[in-house]
Amino acid sequence: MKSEKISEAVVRRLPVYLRYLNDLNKREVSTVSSQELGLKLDLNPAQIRKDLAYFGDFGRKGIGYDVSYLIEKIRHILNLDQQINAVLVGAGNLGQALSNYNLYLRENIKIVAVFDENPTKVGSRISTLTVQPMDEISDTIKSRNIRIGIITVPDVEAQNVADRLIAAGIEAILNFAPTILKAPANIRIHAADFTTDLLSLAYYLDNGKDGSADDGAQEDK
Amino acid sequence: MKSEKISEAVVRRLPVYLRYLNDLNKREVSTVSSQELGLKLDLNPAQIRKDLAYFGDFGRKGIGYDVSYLIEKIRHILNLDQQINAVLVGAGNLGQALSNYNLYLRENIKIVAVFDENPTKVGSRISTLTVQPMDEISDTIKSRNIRIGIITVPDVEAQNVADRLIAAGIEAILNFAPTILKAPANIRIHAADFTTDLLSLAYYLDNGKDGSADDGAQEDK
DNA sequence: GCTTAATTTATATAACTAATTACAATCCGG
DNA sequence: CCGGATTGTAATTAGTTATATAAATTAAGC
Repeated sequence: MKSEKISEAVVRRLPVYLRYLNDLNKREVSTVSSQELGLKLDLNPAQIRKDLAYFGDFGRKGIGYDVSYLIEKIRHILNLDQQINAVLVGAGNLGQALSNYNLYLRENIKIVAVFDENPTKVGSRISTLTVQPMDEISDTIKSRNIRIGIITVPDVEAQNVADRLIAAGIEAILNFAPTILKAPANIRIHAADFTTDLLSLAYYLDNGKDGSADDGAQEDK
Repeated sequence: MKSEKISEAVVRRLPVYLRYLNDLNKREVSTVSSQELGLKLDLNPAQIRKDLAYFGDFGRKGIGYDVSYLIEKIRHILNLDQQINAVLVGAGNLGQALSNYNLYLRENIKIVAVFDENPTKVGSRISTLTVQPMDEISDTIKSRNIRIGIITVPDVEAQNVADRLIAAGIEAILNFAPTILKAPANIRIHAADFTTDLLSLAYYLDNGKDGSADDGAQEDK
């Protein structure tokens, strides 16, 4: 085990490993090699080994990794061996979609409260939760030990919501609004804006405007 | 202007620039410096200059960048000076949320068709579109010149849907399902799975275990 | 029981990619 | 035509991924 600083790139891959490992576990596969992981996850096996080696020697030479043991270790690294409570702000379409995903989440992150500014939405039910008014946000975050905020409000309100979440003591934010949030350095913010993804995708459409004009090779699987 | 290969990191920032520039434009600001952009977007000004310089000399020394001109240029780089048609597969909660966002999208990417496997959903309306059955997918993609596919189906169906989109001639896919899609190298795939974002966020929660003062002691024999 | 071959991890090193710093070149207003 | 502002880019630093290899493990042959 080393004590270097762990890069973001590594941390972003851990949930991907975890997801596939859970899959293997459900299929009662007990051991897996970095090579197989690499094949399934489109990653270089050496990179996977190196990622895991940052946190300890989890594998056995000649054998590979024990699936259950590795799941346990990654869950621990990601703080998922305890329940992490999250709050969702913005009960629009996207907010509803995320709340419903809640139920499918095998991992220990739970959306335990939903807030919306709109009085007509307050009191309505989303999945198993009741939409609360914004002025309860601080009390709820404190009393229910909520550590992650998920923002699904329109962009103009996002910063204001973030400020309130931070003031109430939230530690991290997942921001779906197309806005760069300002926050103190100790607050972790991840942008999850899909319009950015979608627009950058358009860059890669081939308009015959460069050398790679027409490579028709197209086949199923 | 150079002709180096443009890195993904650069391409992902272009939509971010574009978004803020559109904002400035609406507020009738005509000129902006890399420093101001950097401040607002939390990026190093030199990085912004370098990003833009890959594509041409868009700025003027001593002055900055002309907002309208830069918008036009970035839109051209991202292929957004033409309408790009997209298709959405999976009319669940998330699919509905994205379809509705459609209307807010200032840029030229439009979701022009929605598909779902479930017969009870086929025929229903989502935003301005009518949900179509899966067996029409290939014809629709071809006849309506659809170039981008958005996948919002459950993970077990995602690869199958991707295969059908690719067979129908789609060029790029935005995948919301928590699965690594396999596809030929000429198909561009972006993962937009927010469970990965959410789980990696948990890593950064502080459990007072900083310094990683963790077990890990391994015995020798 | 011993040896050899086939795997597979862990890690050192190298190669590559990306971000930051530093600064000369340029531009405009006065 | 001087001074402050700002770009474009070279040089540097930082970060990430890939390659190469030694060490460990099992299994098979004899």
